[in-house]
Amino acid sequence: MSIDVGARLRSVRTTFGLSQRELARRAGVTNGLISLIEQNRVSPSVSSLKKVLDGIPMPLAEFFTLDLNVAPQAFFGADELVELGNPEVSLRLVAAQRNGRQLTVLHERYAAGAATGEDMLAHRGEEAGVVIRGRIELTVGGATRVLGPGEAYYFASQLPHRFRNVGREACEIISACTPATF
Amino acid sequence: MSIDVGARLRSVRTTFGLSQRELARRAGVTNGLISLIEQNRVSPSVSSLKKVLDGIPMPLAEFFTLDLNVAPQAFFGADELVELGNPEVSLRLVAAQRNGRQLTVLHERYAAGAATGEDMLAHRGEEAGVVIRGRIELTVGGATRVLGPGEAYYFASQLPHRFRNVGREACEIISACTPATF
DNA sequence: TCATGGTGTTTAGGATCTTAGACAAGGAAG
DNA sequence: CTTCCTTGTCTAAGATCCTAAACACCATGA
Repeated sequence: MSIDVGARLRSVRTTFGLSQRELARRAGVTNGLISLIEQNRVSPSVSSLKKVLDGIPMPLAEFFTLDLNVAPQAFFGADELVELGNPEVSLRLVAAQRNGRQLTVLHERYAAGAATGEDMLAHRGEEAGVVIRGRIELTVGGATRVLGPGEAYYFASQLPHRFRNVGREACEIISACTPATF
Repeated sequence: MSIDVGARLRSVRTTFGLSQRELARRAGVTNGLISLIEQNRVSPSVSSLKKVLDGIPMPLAEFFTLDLNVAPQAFFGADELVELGNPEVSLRLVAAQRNGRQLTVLHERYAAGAATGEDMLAHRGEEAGVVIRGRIELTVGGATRVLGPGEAYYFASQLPHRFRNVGREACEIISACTPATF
């Protein structure tokens, strides 16, 4: 069976929340090609595979390094969470490896006054979370609400959304999103 | 220009002292294909490239990880030499990375009575070295000689050769070979 | 000088990859 | 129910890869 490029590509693509057509557009190839590669109906040339991975983006070396059926790490110490964000909005990822994961959990922390940005976010997938400290203003679609400790949210990510800490203290949230687009 | 698979392959192949035909034979492809790939006249399919690398052998991930024009490490501490051999014949490599190196230097150590094997060795390339401790019996082609500290050797590796420590103490040699076949 | 055996390169043609476009299935909105 | 948009799949035709065989070159040796 020799390396199963197809499964690797499908895993990576879905992990990044891309459709075959969207990835094809970014990569400058056709969606049909991606379909064929993922079914192992063809063995792509290195140049094609590179074009496809550039659309992710992911280097060839990392692609071939991926271990698909790795025994997944089940427990993570506080210092094993990967820090992603900035001083204003800190995102600490639970399982940062770019494996075939569909679900990512984050420990988010918003400084007083911090927000996810000026514009609304919108992408594929779903998001949900629980506020554990402070107060956060969440706008989803046309609705806005301020959530406090113990309160929670869930929405489809294609709805325009935005988080903003309107309180005076930092706000912490434990959240999950799927697929792993962040 | 996008990754230059050709230069990588040529570098790896020559580093391992293989001709295009010999690698092709091991890989189950034609020598012409290897020539075309090395000239970047084609971008091989992943399956072909995998077959070729299996003939080295080298995994795909390592192949794409190779950094061709890496700023080379110039200095190596004693603990940075990679140990390769067995208790009888110890080989400590100076620059173990499988990069585009044509030359490899080793610190060899033969225990009393140890030898490179029952049979004579014969492969492409050249070898040379200097004995720094003990005494070693070296056979090259039809000639045999015992070398002591300060004495040295040089020969083409295609000549059948064999090292044997005929003394009572361990023998150490600093040697070089090119290409990096060992 | 000619033969032999090694190297890497080239080329025509068959095999495979890649594209463009059509197809079917599923949801969402009217 | 349509209509529209999304998804992934499939298929013929064109582009590219890959093979088999020949080629040119350089050694070594009779």
